[in-house]
Amino acid sequence: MPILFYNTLTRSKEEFNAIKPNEAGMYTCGPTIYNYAHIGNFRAYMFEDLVRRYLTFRGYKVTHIMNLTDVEDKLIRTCRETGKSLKEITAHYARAFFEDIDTLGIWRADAYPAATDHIPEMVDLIKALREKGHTYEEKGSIYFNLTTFPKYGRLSHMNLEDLKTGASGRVDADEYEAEEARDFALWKAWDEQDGDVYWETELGKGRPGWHIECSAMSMKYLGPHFDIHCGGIDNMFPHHENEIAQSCCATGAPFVNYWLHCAHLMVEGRKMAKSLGNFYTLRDLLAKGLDPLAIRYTLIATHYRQPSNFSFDAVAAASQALRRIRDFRIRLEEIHGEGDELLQECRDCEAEFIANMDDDLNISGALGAVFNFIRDVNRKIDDGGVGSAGAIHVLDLLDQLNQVTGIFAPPVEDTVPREVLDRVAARQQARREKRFAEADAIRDQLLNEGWIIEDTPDGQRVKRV
RNA sequence: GGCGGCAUAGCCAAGUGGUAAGGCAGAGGCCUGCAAAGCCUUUAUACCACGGUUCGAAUCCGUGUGCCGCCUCCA
Repeated sequence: MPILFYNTLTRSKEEFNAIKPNEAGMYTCGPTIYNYAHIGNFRAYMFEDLVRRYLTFRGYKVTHIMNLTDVEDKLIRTCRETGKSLKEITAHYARAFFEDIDTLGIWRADAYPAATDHIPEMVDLIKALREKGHTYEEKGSIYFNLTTFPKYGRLSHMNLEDLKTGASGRVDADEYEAEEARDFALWKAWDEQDGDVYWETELGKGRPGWHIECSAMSMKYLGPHFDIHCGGIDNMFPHHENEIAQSCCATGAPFVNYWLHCAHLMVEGRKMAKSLGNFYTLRDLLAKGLDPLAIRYTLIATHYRQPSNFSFDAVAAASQALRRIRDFRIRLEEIHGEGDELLQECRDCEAEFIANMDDDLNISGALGAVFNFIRDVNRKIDDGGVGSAGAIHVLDLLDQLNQVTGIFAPPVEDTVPREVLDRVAARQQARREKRFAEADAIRDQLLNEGWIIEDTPDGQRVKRV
């Protein structure tokens, strides 16, 4: 069964065929490290991580490259406003970014090239474009001449005429030092506002435009032609369109086979905006006491091309769903003896999971399959038919699917303090002697302290709330 | 003004022509000394509205309404 991806280039689902068999090169637009990333950003990174994990699960050796934008207008403004150096600021937010993705269980990419470490590569690329006649210079800056690339606009379905007019009047050509308002900068000449953020290069004193870093770095780490490029839908135009123009014109080779874009995140039914008071960084949510795994669940559970509504109710529901999974695993781990091995059930569940995920990463359908499986296995356990081999098979399957989703192995509190166990034993003794009021008092007290006591035929189970 | 997306139960969310997955919450029940967990039953004559195509539409087409995105380096 082939994997289908919705390719923005063709606006249709296409079979994924890798350039090299069983290998996949993947480039994803990373953060501008001038601030803490917000949960909308993390939805995109989570989606990209899912693409990478799923391809890995399906046997591909994936090379995942994510850039860090560490020179750009907003960063320079921050430098000016704070008096700090570019490096000070970017080092701080890069560290925060890595902490955040670790917290969310997003796998680290194979490399995180930073723009400022690749100035020579960008200069070479711009030179190549200049030699081929795709650029022009104005006041020391170098621009890409879009008329030299007739295919421009194919990804976003924008046409040059519409862009030129800018009917709302928002595109004011006077503000551009370019022949056409729609042309974009490859190299920006230094001006006083830039302070000490500049490089002396063959192109003059200045800094790279934003788009060129992704062309230069994807090329360096994945070659001129690679499989997958992902990003948020807002990057489609102009950023990805510009990347295509730069890369194709510079190398003459095809650039990217599959463009995957993820939709935006809404918060409580509204767009996320500081003015609406629903703008959250991951740190904001953790400070409110939300469980990172529940945040992960919430962000991952909606199909990536669907606008997703992040709400506190949804996170609470996710916590409950995770508890269900955790309790299911605890139950399985306690099973001993002979019984059903559940081989067919495991095979069916895995097949259904894969069939859904193969269809453009239909995660909701895939999760539905697993929850149906959990219910069916629970029923069999209730009937007493499941043996330890069956339990192991189910746990193995969950572990495997956890490699894709990261939500099927919630942490279990396995060290219960001696003192708590003593009180559980005391309660059990009271129960045996039918002193139920006393037993219930102990249970209530432990519940207050965050421990749930459950009575099973085989004894007491102690769990974290 | 141009281009694009979305609208499914209280909440989250699959399903893109054949009669509404799943999770959370709610109700009733089984189990339990009582609970918890689990299981069973139940919760959308129905998928924003109105037209149309079709034997048949949440699914296709049209119009409208609402929300969201891009068109200035915001995922």
